[in-house]
Amino acid sequence: MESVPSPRRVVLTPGARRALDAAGRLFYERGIHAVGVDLIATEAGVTKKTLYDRFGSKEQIVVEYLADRDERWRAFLAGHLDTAGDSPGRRLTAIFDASREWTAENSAKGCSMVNAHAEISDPAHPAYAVIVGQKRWMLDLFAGVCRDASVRDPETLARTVMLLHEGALVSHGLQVFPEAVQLASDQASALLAAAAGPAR
Amino acid sequence: MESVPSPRRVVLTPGARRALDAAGRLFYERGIHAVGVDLIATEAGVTKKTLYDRFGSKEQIVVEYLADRDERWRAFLAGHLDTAGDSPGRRLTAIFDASREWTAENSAKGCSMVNAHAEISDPAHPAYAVIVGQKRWMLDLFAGVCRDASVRDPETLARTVMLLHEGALVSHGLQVFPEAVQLASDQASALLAAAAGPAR
DNA sequence: TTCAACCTATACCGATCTGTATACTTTTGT
DNA sequence: ACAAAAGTATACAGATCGGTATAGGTTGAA
Repeated sequence: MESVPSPRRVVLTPGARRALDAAGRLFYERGIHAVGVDLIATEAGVTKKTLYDRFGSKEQIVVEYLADRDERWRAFLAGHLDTAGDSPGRRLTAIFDASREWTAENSAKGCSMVNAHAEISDPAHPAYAVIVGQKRWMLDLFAGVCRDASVRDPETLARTVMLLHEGALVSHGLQVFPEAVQLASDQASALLAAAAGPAR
Repeated sequence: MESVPSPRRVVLTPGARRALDAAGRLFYERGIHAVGVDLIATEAGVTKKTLYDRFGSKEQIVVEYLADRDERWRAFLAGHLDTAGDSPGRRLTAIFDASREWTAENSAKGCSMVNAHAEISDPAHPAYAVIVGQKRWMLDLFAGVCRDASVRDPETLARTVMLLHEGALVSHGLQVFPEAVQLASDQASALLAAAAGPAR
C-alpha cells in the first residue's frame, strides 16, 4: 500500500550489520563528519575492506544509517499504534508515547534527522530524501489522525501538533527543561480535544 | 542588570571581523566540521597566521561564531521588543515577528545553536554554554511574558510556547511546510489569549 | 622617528582523512 | 567436495586537517 522510501542498495551481511550499528551509534553521538571510517571499523570489529566491500563509500554508510534509523522508528511507532485502536485521541497519545519512550532510550541528543541535516549542505545528497521524507511522513501521520477527528481545520491542527512534536525533540536534546515530550503530548491532546469537543 | 554570557576573549580587529563573518557563513551553511581553517582564511581574504594570531584555535573561532550570532539575535530581538510596548500579547507577537524576519534572512537551515549542538559531543566544550545559554534565555523571556499576562500557570505556558517556537525553527529549516514561524506565532498568541482571557 | 600592532606571503609539520591493493582465511550453500 | 561469498590483516596512496615557523610589509600613535 505504501511505497518504501528506503534507498537501500546494501545487503546487510553480519559484518555489515555490526558496522552499521557501530556507525549509527557513533554518528549520532559525535556527529557524522567527526567520525572516521577507521573508527567505525575498529568499533564494529571489522576491517575497512569489509566496510568498503559492503557499502562502497562513507556517504552510503550515512544513508544506510539514516534509512535504518527511520525504519526502526517507524516499526517502533507502528507497534504503539497497533494497540491504540481507532480513536483519534488515543492514536495521538500513542504517537507521543512512542516518541517519549524512543527519545528516552535512543535520542538523548535530539532528532537524528535534524542533526544529520545540520551537517549536510548539498540538497542532492541522497540522505536528504530520507531526512525530509521522515518529516513529511510524520506530518501526514498527524494529518490523518486530525482528519479522523473531524475537526474544523485538520491540516492546521496537524501542523501545530508537528511543531509541538519537533519542538519537544529539540528541547529534550538540549535539555531545556524536563519531560518536554510529555508536555507536548498533553498540549497536543488538549488542542485536539478543544477542536473536536465543540462539534460533538 | 543582566550578566553578559559571552565568553569572548578575542579583540575583533578588521581582519578578525572578516574572518568571523566568513566563518559564520560557512559554519552555518556547511557545518562546523566540514569547514577547514584554510577555507575560512581564503574566503575572508586573510592569512592563516592572522586567524591564529587573533583566535588561537579553530575551537575558539567556533565559540566566537556562536557567541556573535547569539549576540546579534538578541540585539535584533531587543529592537522588536522596544517598540512593542508593555502588553504581553504584543510582546509575544513581537518575539515571533523577530523570529520570522530573522529566519527568513539568516536561518534558512534552522537554528544555528541546534545545528552546532549536533556536531559537538563533549559537554565540556566551551560552545556548550553558549548553546544552552541561549535556549534557557529564550525560555526565561517567554516565562516573563507569560507571568506578566497573569495566566494560571505561566511556566507551563512558557514551555509550550517554547515548544512551538523551537518546532517552527526546525520545520522552517527542513521546509516541512511553509510559514511555520507564522503558524507558531498564531498558535502561541491563541494559547496566551485563551489562558488570559477567562481571568479578565 | 620609531616602535608596536596588524597584516601578507609562503613553506612546512605530523596527524588524520577517504579509499585502494594485495594476500590469505573462513564460512556457506549446493 | 568445491566454489563463491565474506571475512581478516596490513600496507599504502593522495588529499586535507589543524597548527606553526620565518620573513617581510603597512599603518598609526607617542
